[in-house]
Amino acid sequence: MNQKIDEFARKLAEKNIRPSYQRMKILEYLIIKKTHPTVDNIFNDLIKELPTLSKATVYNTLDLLRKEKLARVVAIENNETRYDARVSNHGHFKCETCGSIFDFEVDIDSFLTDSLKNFKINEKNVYFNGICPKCLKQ
Amino acid sequence: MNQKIDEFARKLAEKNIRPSYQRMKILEYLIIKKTHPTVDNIFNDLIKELPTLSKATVYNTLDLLRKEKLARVVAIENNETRYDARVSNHGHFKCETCGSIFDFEVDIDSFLTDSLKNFKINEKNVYFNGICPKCLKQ
DNA sequence: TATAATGTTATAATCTTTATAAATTTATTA
DNA sequence: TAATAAATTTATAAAGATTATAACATTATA
Repeated sequence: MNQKIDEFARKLAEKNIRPSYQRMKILEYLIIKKTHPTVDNIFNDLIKELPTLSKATVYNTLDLLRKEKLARVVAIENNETRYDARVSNHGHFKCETCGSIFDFEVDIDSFLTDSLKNFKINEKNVYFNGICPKCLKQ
Repeated sequence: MNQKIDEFARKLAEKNIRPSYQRMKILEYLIIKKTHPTVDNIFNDLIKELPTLSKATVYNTLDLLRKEKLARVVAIENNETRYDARVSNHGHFKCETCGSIFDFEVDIDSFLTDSLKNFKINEKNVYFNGICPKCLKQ
């Protein structure tokens, strides 16, 4: 267990982020759970373990993780920001019925985007919406 | 000019949306301008012509257009919702420097998404971020 | 024309995010 | 180790976007 804590501390230290307990817990939450949580999800779950946790800390930490590329924003919802610790290229599917978000493989770099040849591309996101298999059955 | 107004009225009527003056002006704005405007952009420009326009009407109308597929949401920003009357498949590029949004061609249907074969896909969005050619020069 | 249905407006309420300053914790130095 | 400085967290206020509500206006129908 302490080895895992050390793992999160190391990830933070590599990016020159001081590994405070709050930061380790937030990073752990993102890595262990793969639910693409909102700020509220993270806050409401972690407050049980960290009773003095402030929502501002969650916002600050997530922004720090994003800047250092330890997490990415999932903007599939425009009314709430979700976060994902899996930073490699993949797409996100949102079920309109149950609200779950699924990862899917997609070779984003294979897209032919001739019209962007003079643009500097920093980030690529692919978002699909629809109904997931479980909800389709019901 | 009246022919154009009739064009917007017809588009609305086709979807069984009563063509009020506000709705026609909002649809016209989206179709004529191709700037992927925010609710604020639309409201602040149209208030000049329609002094009694309410922001609630802009929200209501955009939601109606979206539901009837006369417009789509551009959720590339998660802090503000943009709208686009071009509903055919294409990608959106956002310049991090000047904030402009560019359309680009991308054959979204050619993506291999085996892992989604049991999903019902209703909408596909491709969002890129980076720096546009104009800002790169400066 | 009278009535009902629909659409618009103004305002309040809600929700998410950011800003600010005080309090706490951690690091540094004497 | 104690004192000081720096960084982090917290609580709260403020800002910005969106939704809800009810009154008012317009359009359609009888």
